[in-house]
Amino acid sequence: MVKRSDNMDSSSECSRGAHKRLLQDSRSYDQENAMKKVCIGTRTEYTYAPYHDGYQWRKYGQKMIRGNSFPRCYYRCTYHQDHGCPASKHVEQHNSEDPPLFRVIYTNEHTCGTSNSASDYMASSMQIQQIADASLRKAQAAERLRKAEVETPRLMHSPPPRCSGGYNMAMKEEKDVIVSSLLTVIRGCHIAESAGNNSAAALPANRPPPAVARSDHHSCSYAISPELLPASDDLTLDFILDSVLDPHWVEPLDLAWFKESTHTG
DNA sequence: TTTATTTGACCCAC
DNA sequence: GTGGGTCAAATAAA
Repeated sequence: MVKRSDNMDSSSECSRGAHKRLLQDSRSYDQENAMKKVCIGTRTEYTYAPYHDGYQWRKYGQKMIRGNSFPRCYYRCTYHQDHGCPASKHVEQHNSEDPPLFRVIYTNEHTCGTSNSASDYMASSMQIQQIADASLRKAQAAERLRKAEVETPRLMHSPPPRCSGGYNMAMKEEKDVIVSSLLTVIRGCHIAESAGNNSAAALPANRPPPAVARSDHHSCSYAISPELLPASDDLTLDFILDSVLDPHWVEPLDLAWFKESTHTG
């Protein structure tokens, strides 16, 4: 048996300590972000697709965490042994919605160099597909709710459904998720596309480049999983599709199905 | 047969 | 003592 301390460098020890503190203290997202800034090599992401991030992972453990309804799964880079890649991640379900949101804690950067833009595209595409499926289901459920509300005779004694407020909330959440996902994926495409041209200008000024574009593995990096961004109230899905999902972005990711289904659905 | 996953036990920090 | 992280044998899947 290899003693754990043999495989731990100082940064991972730091990360471990950070995780413990992170979990023992308040679990607010802001505090986790604050921790990310302090502790190098660790980052936390919230995603609907924790298992497709462009890298290959091997599960080495699973554990129920106190105060959490869902188990935490422990993954290490598949090339941990072959290439000594120190990257690892913990995945835990964050809520029980459909689809469930996952919290993914990444520790250490990959040194195996097995990720490529193609797999990132695939990861992004799958991620969007999952989110879109969920959005579709959500929208359909809301639509059914609305139809039931219209069709149900008012003389019936059933209580009124949680109608317009809940429906609007659902639409708002849906927009937030779609906007966040698309922006995140588009950033990923843009970065991957411009990587060969040595173009850091493609990135938003206030964000560091993603993991695939960085050589500095000691710095915190951002992968292409979505962060939840608030969509403006007057933003419609048609706006998103017409202005953002132009062929320049849709074709490389083969997202025509998404554009189609959203337009026709 | 090889590779991946599961799961109980162990280690260690707090 | 408790809880999170990891190990490694057992098991399942390809």
